[in-house]
Amino acid sequence: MGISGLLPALKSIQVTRHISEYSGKTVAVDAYVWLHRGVYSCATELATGKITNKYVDYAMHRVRMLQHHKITPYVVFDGGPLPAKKGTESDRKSKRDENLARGNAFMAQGKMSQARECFIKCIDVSPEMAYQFIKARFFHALRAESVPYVVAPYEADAQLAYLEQAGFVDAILTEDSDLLVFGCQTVLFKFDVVAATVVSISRKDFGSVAASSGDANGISLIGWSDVQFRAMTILSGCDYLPSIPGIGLKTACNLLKKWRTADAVIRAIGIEGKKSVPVGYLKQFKLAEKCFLHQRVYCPRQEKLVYLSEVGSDWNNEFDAYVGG
DNA sequence: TCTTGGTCTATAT
DNA sequence: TAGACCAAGA
Repeated sequence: MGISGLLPALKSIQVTRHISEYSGKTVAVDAYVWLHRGVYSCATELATGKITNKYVDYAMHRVRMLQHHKITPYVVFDGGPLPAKKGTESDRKSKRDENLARGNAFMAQGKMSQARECFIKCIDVSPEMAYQFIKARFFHALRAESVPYVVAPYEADAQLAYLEQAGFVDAILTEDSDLLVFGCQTVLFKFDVVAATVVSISRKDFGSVAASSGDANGISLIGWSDVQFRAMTILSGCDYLPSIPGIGLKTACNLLKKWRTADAVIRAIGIEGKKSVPVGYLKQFKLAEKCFLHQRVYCPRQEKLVYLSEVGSDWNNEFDAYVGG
């Protein structure tokens, strides 16, 4: 899901670049989108248990594309769901099962195109499939071409952020605006294989994001710290915490300008009384912050799990239970 | 003016 | 599925 409206709000610092501009660099790749798009090409085969490797071809085509331009890809896969998000997994599973059953019913009637529609909906890139994906084909293909890869203990986002922060890679290729919240410096969106371009957003440009009259989606980030930027995105609603109803990106931005800190903003909304602050919202907010800052990731150098950023003295077991053990 | 929820569309065969 | 885009309502 990412942060709704964040990319349009950062329009003024988006730069379309030819990927050859990253020649000589190492780029971390979020495998999720490639997997998702790849399975479209063979949804029927996958759902009915046929063996296929078309989705590997799809991803490897992109890997080779990067290599062709002398870019070293570092492929990152999702691991298990973060404890913070567990709730949504089971109802997704039941929806998948439902679509699988409907697809099979259509197929029994010979209605292949309608069956395919259902199969597309039931295909999800589950950790099992990602695992199968690596093991069956992609793994060998990457190994054969000495392409580094890593499976995140939890979310790929945090792992991607760690790889950049720790100096393993120079940039991150993804479709998820959350990477900016995780503190990444150079994030590349909208990889276009035909034009061989990406849309780059650099953190160093945040300071020049100013609300201009011509841009209805604009926000101003002049003089903002990472703490404030992160607070704005969490307040506007993120994967870990829905927003207080009625608070979007703009309102969060304006309130933070006025009150400086998230604590003060949440207090002010409560005192004003026009919007109802859910019980425990401040606490949930703090936990969401922890997920963005200290989620568990794998360090390829130390070969063990580490925190995305080191935790402070206020850390406790409850936080650990939230960001992964 | 901003949020929210709806619809549309690309994905690739 | 998820982002882009649009219209309605607060």
